[in-house]
Amino acid sequence: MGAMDKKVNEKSKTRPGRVRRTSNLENESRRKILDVASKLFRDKGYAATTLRQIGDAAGMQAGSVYYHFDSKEDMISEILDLGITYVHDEVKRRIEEMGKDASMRSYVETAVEGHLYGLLSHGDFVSANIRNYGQLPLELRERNRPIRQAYVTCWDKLLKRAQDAGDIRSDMDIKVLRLFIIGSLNWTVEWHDAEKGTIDDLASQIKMVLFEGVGTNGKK
Amino acid sequence: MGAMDKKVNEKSKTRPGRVRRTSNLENESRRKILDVASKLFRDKGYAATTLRQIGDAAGMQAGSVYYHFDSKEDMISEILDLGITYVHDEVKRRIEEMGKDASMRSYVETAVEGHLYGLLSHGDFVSANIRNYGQLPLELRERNRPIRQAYVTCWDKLLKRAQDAGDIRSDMDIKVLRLFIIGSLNWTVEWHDAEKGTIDDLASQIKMVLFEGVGTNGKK
DNA sequence: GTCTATAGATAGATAGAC
DNA sequence: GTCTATCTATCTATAGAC
Repeated sequence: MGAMDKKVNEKSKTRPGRVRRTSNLENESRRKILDVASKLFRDKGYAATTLRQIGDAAGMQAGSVYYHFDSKEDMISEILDLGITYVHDEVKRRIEEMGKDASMRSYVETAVEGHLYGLLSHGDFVSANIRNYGQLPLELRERNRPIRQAYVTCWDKLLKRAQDAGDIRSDMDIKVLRLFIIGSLNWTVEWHDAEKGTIDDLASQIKMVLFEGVGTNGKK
Repeated sequence: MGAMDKKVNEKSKTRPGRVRRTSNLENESRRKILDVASKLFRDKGYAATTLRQIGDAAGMQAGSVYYHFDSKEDMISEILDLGITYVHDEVKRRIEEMGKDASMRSYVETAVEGHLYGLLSHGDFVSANIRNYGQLPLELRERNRPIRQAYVTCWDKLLKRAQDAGDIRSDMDIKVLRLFIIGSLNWTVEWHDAEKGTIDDLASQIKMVLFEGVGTNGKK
């Protein structure tokens, strides 16, 4: 094949013992391939990563990878989906654990923590998504879109409720705010160094800037 | 060649009428190539963009591009440098125009405006840099590093002075703040739609969030 | 389930005509 | 300064042995 803007692989082979389009995370080799591929996609990009490199890193030959995946496109597609799912699940779980009577502001703060935690500690699935999504062919972006959209909607609902409750200033456009928050959190994958600071420290600095701003207004 | 992590092109041909490693922006074809290539690199990524696509978009054959550039790597290298230079110049120019007696906060605000303006209206050089830099081979990142570093230093100096002057809260780490600001500004290339809002509007919303925060503290 | 071997397509780059 | 033609390397993917 070669160039990635050519028409997409149409075939849909059925191989023994495989379930298609379901992430058999129990399968060890398959999981290993996803792990090393997401790291390579994150570090070098989808197009620059070869199946030989993926095979090498997974401890097998390039051809063997095709026992587990029908195509390179199917691999990135699954990685894109897993990335968003990790973050979304992390955010949902943390918010549900808070119960019903927390303040809207604290829900938003928890969502920030959850996003950051999912992003920076759940392997390379999330960052592979962030770094590659915008440059992938339309067909691949569209496959990932429903899962992305669900996550975006989760944030928009949360921010809207916080604004209605008076915890977010009313002259702020929610869509711009959501893009701003997720954007500034996502950018941390470009520079956060786990050796130099914990995720919790980073989260509290970002929450502070987000709600209080960096200005002093003559106070300090 | 093919894979981009192979060793870098060593040759240094000299062709008539060419100045090497200097951006002859007067040269029309050369400029056209840089324009279309930066757009392709931005949209599809460096590795996924072929010289045939660049040639097509520039109205010439792939082979002809090599009259103007020695390699694909030299092209992206020049584009990376031009991208940072655009933004840095825009920021410097705006700050210099303000004169000496403005407040430190207003200098920072002007820097935000300049960065955003350079980013969103100066062609695709800046966004090609933002989207590709982190995934390029080390050798290419190192070539671009001095120019990046100069820009980063410019921000760090500015933020430090603003903090010393009492315009930025003292418990804020300047390096984290700089990464946060540039990160959230850079992320706008992923979503800002010039049709739906002016850069000035976007800049004022971001300045507001940055200095005042989105919280209400019971006020509104 | 992984291997070897290879098919077929396409990449970056070069040579020489014009 | 651009074209055509082409070299060589490498890519994704497949086939069949084990």
